[in-house]
Amino acid sequence: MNSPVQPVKSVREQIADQLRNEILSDQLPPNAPLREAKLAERFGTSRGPIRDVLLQLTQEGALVYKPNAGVRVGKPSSNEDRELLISLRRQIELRALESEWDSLEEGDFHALQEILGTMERACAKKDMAAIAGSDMALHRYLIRRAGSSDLEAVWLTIAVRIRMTYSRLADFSDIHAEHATIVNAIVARDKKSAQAALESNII
Amino acid sequence: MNSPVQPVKSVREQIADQLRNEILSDQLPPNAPLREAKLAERFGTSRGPIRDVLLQLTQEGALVYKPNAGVRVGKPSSNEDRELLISLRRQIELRALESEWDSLEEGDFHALQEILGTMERACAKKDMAAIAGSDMALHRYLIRRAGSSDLEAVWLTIAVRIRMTYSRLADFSDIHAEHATIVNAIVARDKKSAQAALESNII
DNA sequence: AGAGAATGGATTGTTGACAATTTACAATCT
DNA sequence: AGATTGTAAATTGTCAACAATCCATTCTCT
Repeated sequence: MNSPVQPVKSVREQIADQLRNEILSDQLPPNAPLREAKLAERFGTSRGPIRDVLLQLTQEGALVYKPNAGVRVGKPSSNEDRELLISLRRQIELRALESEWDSLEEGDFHALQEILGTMERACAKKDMAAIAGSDMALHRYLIRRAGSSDLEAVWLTIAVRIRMTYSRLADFSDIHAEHATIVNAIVARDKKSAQAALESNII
Repeated sequence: MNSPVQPVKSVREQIADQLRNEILSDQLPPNAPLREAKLAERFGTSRGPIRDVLLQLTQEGALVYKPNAGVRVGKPSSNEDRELLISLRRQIELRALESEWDSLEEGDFHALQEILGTMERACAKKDMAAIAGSDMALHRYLIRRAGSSDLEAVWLTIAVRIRMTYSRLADFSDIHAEHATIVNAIVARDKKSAQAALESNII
């Protein structure tokens, strides 16, 4: 009766998602300091919950923490690390797709297309934070669908550290197109194509 | 002039290390609840810093969090996940060893043997938490020495989720012996042996 | 003028009190 | 009896005030 993905998000989670999207979409550039008081005011809460979020994002790899000096937006991982991290991320996503493949059903197709629609609208509006968010949401859905919270958490921290850059794509609609290729292959039950599309999207 | 590893740990870090060791060594069994007030009293602080630590350990994968109901010790990852996680962990540690191999020097050998000594004493005293701590410390040194905080963080969350079990070893001294094999091979500059010893230790 | 020590402002770290929520137990109804 | 609702205790979530720390600037001394 209840949907497979959690429908309700806590306030802290919403703040974390918002900030993560802004970092991943480069709206908050590397090295930019994040002040607790400023964020507390912006999100209408006290510093307590903000601290929780900043600590979480620090562990995810989006922020770097310096004792008594707060957090700053972290730099993307080095090129040497990046290569390995991309390889690890591919292994996780391909494993997830493989393990869930036979149990994917209509509801999943619909959910994926739903996310794709959100991404398309975000691309049209050039809303970078929303684009990054829907990008993460799509991949995350596939991981979460496989049913392992451990893999999901490991995947997230890797994905955040890779800091996928969108500059390799000519324009925004390509972002949507690439992901549509993945979803279409999944809906068409074409496993090989889905794997190939997924793999070539992770870079 | 300054040592490669940070010599001073914050209070929060010490609490986190202590709790993590107790969880990894099964002194805190899976599903055991951790109460903020109890821990605050135990470590002589208020609930604030404790919350930070619990949130951190949750993200590392040692604890599971339920809104408004606190945290419990998490269960080790499932067998299917475990296989993949072990593979990922090996890739990270082997990569780290490879990249740092040529720059390892006397100071590193000494530091590793120091950790080994701590482990030996912990084994003699059958202090499981200290054993788990020195086990992590040894591997962590090799990762950190490679100089990538990104890989270190990803490695940590994987290692915690694997929840290395010591039951495969006949007795405590075997734990020390296995790690001594790794360190000895490194000190002897025998790369192939070091890789093999490291790989067979991660299981 | 330059190096180093004081100083003031800004920011994080910690604490205790209070509000909101969950959980377990008891009472009630069908 | 079984299920459901109500209630109280325990626990987490939030907040604002205060303490500790850092950082940039100024001041002092050589």
